[in-house]
Amino acid sequence: MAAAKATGVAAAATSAVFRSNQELTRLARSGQLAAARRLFDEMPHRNTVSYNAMLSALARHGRLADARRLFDEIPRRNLVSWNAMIAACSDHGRVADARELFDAMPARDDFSWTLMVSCYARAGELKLARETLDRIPGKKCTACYNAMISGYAKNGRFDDAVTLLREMPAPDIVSWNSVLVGLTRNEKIVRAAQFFDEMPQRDMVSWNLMLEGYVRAGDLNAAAGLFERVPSPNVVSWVTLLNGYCRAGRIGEARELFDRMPERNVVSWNVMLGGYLRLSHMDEAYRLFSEMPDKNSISWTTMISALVRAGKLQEAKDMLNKMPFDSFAAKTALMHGYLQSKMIDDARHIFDALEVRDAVCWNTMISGYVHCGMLDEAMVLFQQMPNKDMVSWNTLIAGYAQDGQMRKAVGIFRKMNQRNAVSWNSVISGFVQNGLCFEALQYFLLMRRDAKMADWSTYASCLSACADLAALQVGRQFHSLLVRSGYISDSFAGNSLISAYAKCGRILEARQIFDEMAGQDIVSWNALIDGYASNGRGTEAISVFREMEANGVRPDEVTFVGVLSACSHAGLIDEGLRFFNSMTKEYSLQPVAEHYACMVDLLGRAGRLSEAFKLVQGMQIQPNAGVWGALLGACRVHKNDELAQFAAEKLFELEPRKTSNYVLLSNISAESGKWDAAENMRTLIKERGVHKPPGLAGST
DNA sequence: TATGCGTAGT
Repeated sequence: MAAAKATGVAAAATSAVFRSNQELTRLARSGQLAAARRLFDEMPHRNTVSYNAMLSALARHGRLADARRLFDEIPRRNLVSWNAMIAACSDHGRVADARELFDAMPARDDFSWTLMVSCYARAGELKLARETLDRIPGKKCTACYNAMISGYAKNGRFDDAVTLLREMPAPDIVSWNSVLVGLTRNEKIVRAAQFFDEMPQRDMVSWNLMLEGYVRAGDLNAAAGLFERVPSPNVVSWVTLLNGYCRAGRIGEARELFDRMPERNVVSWNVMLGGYLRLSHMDEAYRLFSEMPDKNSISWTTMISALVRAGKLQEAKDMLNKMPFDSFAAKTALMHGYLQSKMIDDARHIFDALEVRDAVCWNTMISGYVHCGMLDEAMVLFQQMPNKDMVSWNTLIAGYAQDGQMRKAVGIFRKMNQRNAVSWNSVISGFVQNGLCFEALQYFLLMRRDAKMADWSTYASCLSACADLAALQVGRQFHSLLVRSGYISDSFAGNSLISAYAKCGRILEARQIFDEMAGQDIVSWNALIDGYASNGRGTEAISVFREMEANGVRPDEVTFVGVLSACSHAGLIDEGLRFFNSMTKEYSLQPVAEHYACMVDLLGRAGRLSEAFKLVQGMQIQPNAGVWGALLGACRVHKNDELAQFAAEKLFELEPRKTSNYVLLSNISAESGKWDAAENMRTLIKERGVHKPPGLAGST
């Protein structure tokens, strides 16, 4: 009697656990992690299945560390617990951790082997994946062959994939589809179509993959034709074609298809929404969003990201607050938006509230501080960051370098255990930008000794250093290094050579490089025009501009900086004014501060100071230091003390720490006999603690 | 009821 009662109680408890486990899985699968966790914590009895379900739920939501903690707490781990933990590591790209678990587990089944093969294959470690497959004792399951085939195919090794497909004992539809997906994702559409025709069996996945292949190849007609032949298209087939029309901007046809769909799910709605948002059809998007029968976190994120991109940060924030989900993507999108608008406090607010932060997130916030010139804050955050990656270090180095603090940049660089090309290039280009060209070249030599990782960017910086030093012979050496390294065929390299030769006064050699280039791009033309302009050959610069137009290359903003400065150097006032006007009228380019600086310089040289000043006052954008500097320079030549004083004040506001501005104004005062003013200026320099930027003496 | 290989949306 008592025994029967006890058995009954135990059975009731078991079925209660069973039911709770079902609910736990349901919550986890519908994305309700917090609710799942609450249920799990409140369960009076848990079995291994409960732990395994919770572990997978945590892993699926990016909480790898929590999943691992739970794994370590499981009282009676079974094979599924080990497999689930390996899957979690694999999904997060933690190959070494997966391998460690795999080696430590007490027994292995088909799942374990398939997971390990898949883990290596997804990490691109095809050799290790194959070794694992070959090590499987006894009969291998179909899934593990398929994992290997998928690995080969996704990495473009189609022959290996097909060979294994032929060798395996019992290929199934997944095996065939695994090859097909490799072909379609790698844009091998012709071979994919051929393979598709030869497949002994096809299911909906095969048809949908082929559809996707045509969409990716941009062949919407072929996709639509195939769609007509799909025996009974399912919602994925419809969505694939719909997405094709949306991505191609063919929104009318997309909407027609959407309206014709026999069944729509949240994905169909999201694709249609994305189509409108891609084209900035905000009204349509809002209408669709309000009509959606259900919205998931992707629907909200799509909408919020679009608002962020459109610069509507307040609307994006309001929407984020209304969102009933917790979406990392939506929050980080808004954070990005804030950082781009330099709203650093709002960005930091989101960052601090994030429950999970990945390296990208930390690096974004750090580079946000750098972007706002708040280097101390960037450094503090960098020091707090738990797992710094190369990007974190490089961001900080570039930040200090661009701020002129080369001593700090180098200090951080030297603390790095490992460096990549970006680390070296940040330091080298930092030296060049700060006028420390010898140091740049010195570091190039160190880089060659440490590792041969120089790329076109390295050479571009070094060539620029040579140009600034007018070190023609060293420049020629870089030219030959560039030839030997093979980067010469890169248009970036060719363009930096053009600039270097031009800056060394060798405009003919610059022209020769230009003529020998395989394909001149807009940057090449700009470099040549600027080269002629800075060599005082304004007329020739303008004729290169004409040549460029004749070649059908459309000038951009940079082109006009070169052209306007050419006019300025050559004293072609009316020509310059005409170009400045044609920029907006003919080419719909909005002038930026640099163009205004050129125009001020142009008018200033001709003594037309009041016109220059009027131009500055009429600017649609805030004049920068270059503009005021140009005006100040012109005032000096033409002895206009009053305007000089005004321009200088503006300049001091913008660049309070730049000595040369103070010196320039002091000289203007002195030249016009105002010795008191000159003396005052020198005192001001001392008072404001303005000093020359520190060099690197002693730190290398 | 929990873990593996192939298809759609940020």
